[in-house]
Amino acid sequence: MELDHFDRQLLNLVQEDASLTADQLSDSVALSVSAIQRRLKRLRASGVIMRETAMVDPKRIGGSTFYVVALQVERERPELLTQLRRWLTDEPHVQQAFYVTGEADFVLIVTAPDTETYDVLMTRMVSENANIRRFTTNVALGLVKRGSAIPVPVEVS
Amino acid sequence: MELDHFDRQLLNLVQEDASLTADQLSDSVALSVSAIQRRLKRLRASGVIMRETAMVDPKRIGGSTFYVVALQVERERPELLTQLRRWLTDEPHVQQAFYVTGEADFVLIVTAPDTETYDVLMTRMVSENANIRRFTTNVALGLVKRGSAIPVPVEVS
DNA sequence: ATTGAAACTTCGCAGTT
DNA sequence: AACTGCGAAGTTTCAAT
Repeated sequence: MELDHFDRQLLNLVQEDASLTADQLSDSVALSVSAIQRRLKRLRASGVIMRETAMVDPKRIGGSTFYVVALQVERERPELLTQLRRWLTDEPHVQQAFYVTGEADFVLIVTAPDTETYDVLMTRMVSENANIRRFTTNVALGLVKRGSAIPVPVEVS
Repeated sequence: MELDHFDRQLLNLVQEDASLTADQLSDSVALSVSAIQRRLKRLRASGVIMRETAMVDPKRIGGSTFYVVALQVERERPELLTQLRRWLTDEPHVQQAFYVTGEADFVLIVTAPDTETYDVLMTRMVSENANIRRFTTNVALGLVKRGSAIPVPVEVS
């Protein structure tokens, strides 16, 4: 599926604010309202837009803290790796999980309301996944920026 | 502002899917459609829901890669720190930035379409911020999970 | 791209706790 | 007093021309 200039513009906009109406978007996108609606619908249906999510303020819901976790696993057993992946995916406190190069195998972004909850969670992770060798935790003292937008180049053409 | 049982339920739901209509939400939340609307509106206005964003598939927009960057800065100059914070916030390729404990001072999640773009970006970061001491990069070979939801405990009663 | 129909949201009012 | 639920009015979206 090809994305043209307009699609790219729309993607950049809705990544910042998905609640913009087609009418509002038409202020920035030189396209009729219905054309915008059709494109958005297509982008959603085709999976370019995977989903739309609300971002809540962690301070307002009982002060959730973020933890950056670097995880090392035993590489020898691929079937355990698949299991770990599923565990990470299924665990709501794991917000993001990247499989990375370098010393660590995975980097996780974890949220928990307090250190104790975090501790219990990590203990459970280790006990439920036999292939975890070690992990190191960095507590986020501050959130400088939080987003999920990927800049989409808008061709100059 | 106090969040009751219903608010918490709503928050968990819209963090997964912000496009759910009040009508659809009323299937899970034992509240009338208008009551749900009112609460969502209030949650947005009061800043508990900070914003709603579309998440796009990186593979579909020219294969964006994720990079996990651990950043060390000179701690001696607070005014440069403020500047760095702003730089990170303003740079679209920086998706997330955490100020953390541990060896690194910041952990960044960066996206770029290719290594070269990433390289140029990091070079620019260093040249435009005098207090960067060093940084290490972990390339994300795989995205196991990607989300921004924070689990909101729903009181038992 | 325009139009009309359907769906969703907003707002006012009355009734409850 | 604050919040629910209902219904009418106003927007937004959808589909067909």
